[in-house]
Amino acid sequence: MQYWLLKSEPETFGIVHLEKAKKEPWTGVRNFVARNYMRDKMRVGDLCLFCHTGKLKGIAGIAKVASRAYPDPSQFDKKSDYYEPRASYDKPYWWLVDIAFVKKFKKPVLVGELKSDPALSNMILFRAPRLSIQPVSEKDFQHIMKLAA
DNA sequence: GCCAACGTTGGC
DNA sequence: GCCAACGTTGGC
Repeated sequence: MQYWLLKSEPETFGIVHLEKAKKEPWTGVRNFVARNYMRDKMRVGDLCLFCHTGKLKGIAGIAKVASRAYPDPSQFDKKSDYYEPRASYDKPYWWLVDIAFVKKFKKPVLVGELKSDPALSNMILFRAPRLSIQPVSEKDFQHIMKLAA
């Protein structure tokens, strides 16, 4: 079992959207590192910190991986912003997993809080703030769960 | 709001 | 295959 952090713009698709949808294909990821994590490393049941971006950047809740990786359908859609001319059905270029809602924190744990916490100094988020999918250690995950409680 | 850093694309 | 150019993100 592995832990992850997923970033998402709350205006576009925040924790409340996921709560309503219950399950959502994590479409539109166009970064190779993030793609490889989904395609090669994510397993059903892995837990994810759901991180809102923007001004109130913070962990808004918990989600879980709900499928193994499959080709992101938007890469085949010519009308989509995510269309990928290099992709074919035989050789997909971009992959995704389904993400399911687990819980919404009463109050988000702001990234500023995480940054000032010495226990979390090793988080990848601080070294790679732009990476939209990244692994989180079990220790850091549990620590953040406590901060949210 | 500016700008540095990063990831990706495309020209050679 | 390298690297310059570009677009985007996020820190300050």
